[in-house]
Amino acid sequence: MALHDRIRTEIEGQILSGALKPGDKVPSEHELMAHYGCSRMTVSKALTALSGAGLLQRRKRAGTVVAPRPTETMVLDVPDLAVEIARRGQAYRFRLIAREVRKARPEDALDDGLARAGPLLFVRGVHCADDVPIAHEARYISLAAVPEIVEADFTRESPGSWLLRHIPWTEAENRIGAVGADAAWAPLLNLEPGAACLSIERKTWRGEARITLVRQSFVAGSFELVARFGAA
Amino acid sequence: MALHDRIRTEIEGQILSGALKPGDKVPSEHELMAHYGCSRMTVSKALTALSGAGLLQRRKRAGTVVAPRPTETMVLDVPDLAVEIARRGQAYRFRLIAREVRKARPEDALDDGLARAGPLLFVRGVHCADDVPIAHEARYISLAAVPEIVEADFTRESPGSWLLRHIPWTEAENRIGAVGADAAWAPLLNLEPGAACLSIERKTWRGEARITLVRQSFVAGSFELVARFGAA
DNA sequence: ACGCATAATATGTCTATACATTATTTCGAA
DNA sequence: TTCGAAATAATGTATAGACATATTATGCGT
Repeated sequence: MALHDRIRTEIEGQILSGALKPGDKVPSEHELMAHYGCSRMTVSKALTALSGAGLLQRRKRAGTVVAPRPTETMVLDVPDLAVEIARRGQAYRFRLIAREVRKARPEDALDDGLARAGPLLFVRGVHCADDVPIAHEARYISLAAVPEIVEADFTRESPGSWLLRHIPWTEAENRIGAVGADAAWAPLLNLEPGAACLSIERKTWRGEARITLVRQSFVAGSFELVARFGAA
Repeated sequence: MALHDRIRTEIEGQILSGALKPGDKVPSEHELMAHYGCSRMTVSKALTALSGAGLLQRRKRAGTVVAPRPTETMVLDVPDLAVEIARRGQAYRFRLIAREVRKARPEDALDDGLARAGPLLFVRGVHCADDVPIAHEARYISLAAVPEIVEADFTRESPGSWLLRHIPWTEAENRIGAVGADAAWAPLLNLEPGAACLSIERKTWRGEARITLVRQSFVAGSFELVARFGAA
């Protein structure tokens, strides 16, 4: 292991083990280069990496301290639904229910960024695994941001995959919760209204421009999200 | 902005905009130092950062290429429930329902790591905001890993907060899904059995040793998880 | 043609140094 | 005493060079 990796690991270990608590001062670069007998660049690399990972906070002149609440963030895997279903050995299919170009309505409950973006493409459909419905999707796409989407064929490909291939986002936000199945789409998933569903609302941006908002509702037990923290 | 940050941002932009696609070769460090008129350390810093973020893959002699699947991972905020409720201006309270030391039973559906860890402390309780029940929690704690927990008082503090203060974990995994309220605890949350709940199952490790497994079920709408990707 | 040794290439690590930037501390003048 | 300027201590950025290491390309001998 490289020396800067060893330094990084040792300090990380002291933080994770609790030997160094949030707010504690970490030795300065000069003290560490004396301790390890190496140059300043090397210890700096280790400390900068830990700072980037959110474990340390560094301020000029004041020094380096352990960041508060070392970790209330985790890395969340957001699998592509088609890929995830294929990985289970099932056949993925997107069933298009509705598709129309229109303005935002109050009952859509859109955020301002998308509501003011002009005309929207509204798409509703169901994700299926081996023709068993797994999730309902309602999506709003800004035509100003993605004019070429009016040509897309969503009977074979989901809007999500199409967007991913054509215009990658630069920023995204997922809100994850639970919701009872709505009477409007519960029958599409063979559910009683009120049945438990995992709800994911995703907004994406490309620079300043809003691209899309999508609300997906997964039948309980059909889909799980996994978030991890720790050693790879 | 620092030069290495500028280089990093420009290449990142080309990847996110699609100008550079997965598998495409990125100019070598020598080409970039000629292009930007700087030293190799500077471009190396930019490329190493992008490699650490998962956008690039670097191999000696072969060069640097854009990583496949421009990162389907996001950063998930996992707020402490007590802090989150306090932030809403409500009073947090943990109501202890049951607490016992016993061996793992088949119906606990524990993973092998915890089931084989010896005697467990089993705790069940309800998280409340302004005395309104928000979530049910069932937790299993390895007494081998945390013997001093038998002294803890969970009538005032939740087991999660206690653990966080006493023995930080080094590794954790969250599984997030939806579940219908179980008849065993639905009344505690003033729910009908089968009502939609957000389900979070968390396992934590300290090095090789399993510490705890907790299953939390949140009343739909009472709690949301947020995951982000992109600029701050 | 084939396999193997060797050269070339690109990244990985590290040093020693220099100057810039930002807080903090110190100290002097009003 | 208090305010403000200057010294100081820490990190931030960057250079130029050196050697290490992994991988691919080349060419030689059979």
